[in-house]
Amino acid sequence: MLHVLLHMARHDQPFTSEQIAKMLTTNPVVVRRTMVGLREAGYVKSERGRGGGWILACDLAEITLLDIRRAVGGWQMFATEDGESPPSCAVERVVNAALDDTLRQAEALLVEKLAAVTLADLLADFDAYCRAEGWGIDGPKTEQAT
Amino acid sequence: MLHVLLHMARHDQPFTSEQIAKMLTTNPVVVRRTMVGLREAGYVKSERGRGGGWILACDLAEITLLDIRRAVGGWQMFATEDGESPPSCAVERVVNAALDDTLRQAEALLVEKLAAVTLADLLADFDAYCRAEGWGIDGPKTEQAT
DNA sequence: TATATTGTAACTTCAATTGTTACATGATAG
DNA sequence: CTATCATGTAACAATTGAAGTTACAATATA
Repeated sequence: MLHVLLHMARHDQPFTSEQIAKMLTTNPVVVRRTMVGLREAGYVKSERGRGGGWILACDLAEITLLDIRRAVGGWQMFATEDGESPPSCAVERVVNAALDDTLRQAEALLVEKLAAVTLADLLADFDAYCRAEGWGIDGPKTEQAT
Repeated sequence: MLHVLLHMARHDQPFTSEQIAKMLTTNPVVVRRTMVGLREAGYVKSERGRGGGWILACDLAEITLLDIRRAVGGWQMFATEDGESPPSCAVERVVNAALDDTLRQAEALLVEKLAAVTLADLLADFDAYCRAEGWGIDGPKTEQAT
């Protein structure tokens, strides 16, 4: 999806779900399902009918990797059995407490790192990469941008 | 499995796969499958026949949470598409590079944290917990240790 | 020899994800 | 107004990976 958003930043016409599906080698319905999260978060907009499709709805500088992860779902990295009944075994309680503590720290770091990178940063990386290689968005000559 | 190993530390007879399965509310074959990794790493030994079962094969102070994670499998926390064909799209290459970097840092921290906790530490926690509550390994009075 | 145990292969089940089909809704061109 | 192209979404099928199950061989002990 990152992939798609960056392409959208360099494309002033809407992308249809079908075009996006081709980029990701999947199918249009799956694309639409995934994009719902991004739309609800206000990162993209969709237009129906002829000439419709998906366009960016905000500045890439305002979207971080963490935002994308949350919008797309599945951002809970470690299932620490939240909401389950407290274990009756004292050993289990001790083990859970120790693991929770460790995993929370790791998750906190990851969240921090993901929140520190905006899509605008990635786009800047991409531009630098292209300049260094003398490429356009479609690659040097024969390569396909997907 | 942590659960099981700590119980084993306080139990000088072998545990059968069936007993362990009951603790974990699963079944004996699944237990054996999982224990294979621990046995290959040298943390436990198994004995066949009457009176057989599983016993610890090393000092809990020499096993870290990281070791367990590796031995039990699935310690790769983030699938960064390793070993796949390099993406032909330049956007994708840039995105992958940025993500890899971020995820590697998070993984490194997690590894460090997991490697810092030995099972002996957990057992010590458990003992402290028991002393504080006046419990034996089976809980205060009526509770079942599983 | 009978019994209790691990070792392991083969199969089934289950849940989650992904893909597919079908059709309704809406926008625009002619 | 109608044909066409797009999203929106529900319902269903296919795929996948993990977990559970069954069956039986191998081994150790009473």
